[in-house]
Amino acid sequence: MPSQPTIRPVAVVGPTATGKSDLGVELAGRLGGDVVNADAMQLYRGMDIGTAKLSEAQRHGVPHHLLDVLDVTETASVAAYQRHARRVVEELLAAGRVPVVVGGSGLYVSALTDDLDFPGTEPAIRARLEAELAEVGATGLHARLTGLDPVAADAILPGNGRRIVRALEVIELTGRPFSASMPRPGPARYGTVLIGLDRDTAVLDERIEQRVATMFADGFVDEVRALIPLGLRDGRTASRALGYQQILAALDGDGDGDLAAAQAETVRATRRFVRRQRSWFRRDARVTWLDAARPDLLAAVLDKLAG
RNA sequence: GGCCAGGUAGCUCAGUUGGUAUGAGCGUCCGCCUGAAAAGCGGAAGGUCGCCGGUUCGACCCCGGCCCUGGCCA
Repeated sequence: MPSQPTIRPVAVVGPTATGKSDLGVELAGRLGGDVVNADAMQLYRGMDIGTAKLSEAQRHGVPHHLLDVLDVTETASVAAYQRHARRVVEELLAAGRVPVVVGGSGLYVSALTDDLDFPGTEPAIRARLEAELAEVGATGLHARLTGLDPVAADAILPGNGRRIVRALEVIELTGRPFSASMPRPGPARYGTVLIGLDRDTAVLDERIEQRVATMFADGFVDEVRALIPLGLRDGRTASRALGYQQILAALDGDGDGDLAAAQAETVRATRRFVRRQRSWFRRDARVTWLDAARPDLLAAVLDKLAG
């Protein structure tokens, strides 16, 4: 009697607008699996158009997890994502279904796949440090970090207030130094196979421009307007999402000129984001990169999974 | 055809009262990233200053001519 083959999760990663979501659905359909979202902004309820969330119809009956789990006022958190996503993946594996992780939030994928332990957080400490940051400035706080944890201070640039605050918070909370560097990636948790999807830069930039234009034509601005009464402006994370941020700023002023500018700025910001996503993912040697434009894409991925 | 304004980084423009362009924003390229990550932070490359000639020890800057762009007038 042949032994049951071990189920390995697949993670489809890479820059935005390459076609990860569609490939995820196809893969899940083929493999008998569910999609597990690894996109920080698709976590939010009501943020659909601007995050290019797949519609119910586009999901073709494939169950999707970790979509629409946060209110726009809630602050996203990698640690919370890690707990939730690992639980979902483990449940799927136990049920004999293939987890198909799809998303471009590098740190989130890493939290799922790598042995990252997030020390706790303490709102009071955090708030106090942030107040100090506002007062002394990043360089001032950095000097203090140098005294407490020279290794972390060396790895964190003096201008990066946010990371300095977190480092000080962790030190205060745990009494231990803060690991300021990502661990060298070992074998991916659960034996996850990492597939990177990318496209020629000129083509991708063009796709982004068109996709953003379509979003605006499809009511992106109305979506943002509808989210404002729900607290979008107060959402620490959600209000910073690509496009949402730009539209919120435009709605502060008045006139369509502002919205046209917001659209153009969204395109630029998204392209910048793509560069950052690449620089995150491309250093991960475990990723098998495939050109999303190749006609035999699905076959190529299945081939990789078989081998 | 005449008058005016302008031609400086890939784009939009500062600037130099003549002494090797402090250039800026955007764009481009590269890197970092442990409870906000569609966030946050850093680094680099790019210019024979429209062309030709003159004045000068020295011209992107002054003078002459030419070309191009925009506007006004014929």
